[in-house]
Amino acid sequence: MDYTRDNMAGLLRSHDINPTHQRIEIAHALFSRQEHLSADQVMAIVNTRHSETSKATVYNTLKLFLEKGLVREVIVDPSKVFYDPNTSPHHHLYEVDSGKLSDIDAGHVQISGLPPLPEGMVTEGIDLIVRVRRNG
Amino acid sequence: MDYTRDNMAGLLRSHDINPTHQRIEIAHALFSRQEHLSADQVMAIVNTRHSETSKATVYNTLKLFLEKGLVREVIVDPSKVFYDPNTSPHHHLYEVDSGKLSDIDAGHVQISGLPPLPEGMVTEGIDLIVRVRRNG
DNA sequence: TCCGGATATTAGACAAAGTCCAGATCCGTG
DNA sequence: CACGGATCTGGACTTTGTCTAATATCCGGA
Repeated sequence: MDYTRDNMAGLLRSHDINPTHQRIEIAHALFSRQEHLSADQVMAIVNTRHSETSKATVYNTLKLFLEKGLVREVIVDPSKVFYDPNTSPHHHLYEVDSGKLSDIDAGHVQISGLPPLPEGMVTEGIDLIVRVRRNG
Repeated sequence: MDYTRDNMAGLLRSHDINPTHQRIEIAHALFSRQEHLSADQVMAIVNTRHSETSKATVYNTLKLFLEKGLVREVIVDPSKVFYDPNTSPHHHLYEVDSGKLSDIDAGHVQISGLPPLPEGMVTEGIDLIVRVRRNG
């Protein structure tokens, strides 16, 4: 399937999100690129051509997508949050110098030996981040 | 060993850091508590009694400690960075609602099946963060 | 079609974390 | 004591993100 705006509308509906203009544009920005984008970058992309979308809307929409499970939040850079359109289980590779962030398929990664959780707690997610640096 | 200010001076010297007043206070704040603290919290602790230490110095000093390998940076909360006086290999448990951050000993945790790194890259560290939520 | 309420969007003020800089201060050495 | 390098400082500034009150849009029913 490709990431036409029409398909975006369907994707949003299937996640119980009312597909508005702005939401479709934002979803399209994320999904057509299949990349990790910050709110900043999303805003820049969405506003390149013409259709002005406000900062508040970008932030609101990304938060909404997150709640509805459409995207994932990736916290690796101390100064900004990235949004990840890939919600299948996977981990991240972060290049410290360049800030480049890429996926590591969870397929063959095994994590074992974690201690039991504290009473009354449930896991919300496990983030594995491999920080790498150019060998200088 | 306990975390007297005198011992802090030694610790700093052994990490090639000139032990000044402010640096000793900041190190003491972190090590005597053995807790994860944000820059904010460090500043608050250091300035409770009297000795005014400026924001710039707190930030500079924490960055210096980080470079010299005295502390570790923990990036879990999108709004602030935590500094961790425990530099032995370990992971983190993050309670999403409360913001509480605790250590998971790396002792029995095994991570296997990671793909090879891209050419010319070296691992700087692997961060494993277990995000938990109160079972409501 | 027109109306009204619910849902979305907006601009801009605001907040918090962190950076930056130019001047002041400290401290060891000659 | 004077000098110079290292350190510290206040405060302005930047960036990311939040909040709010006003406006715009959508949609179902009369």
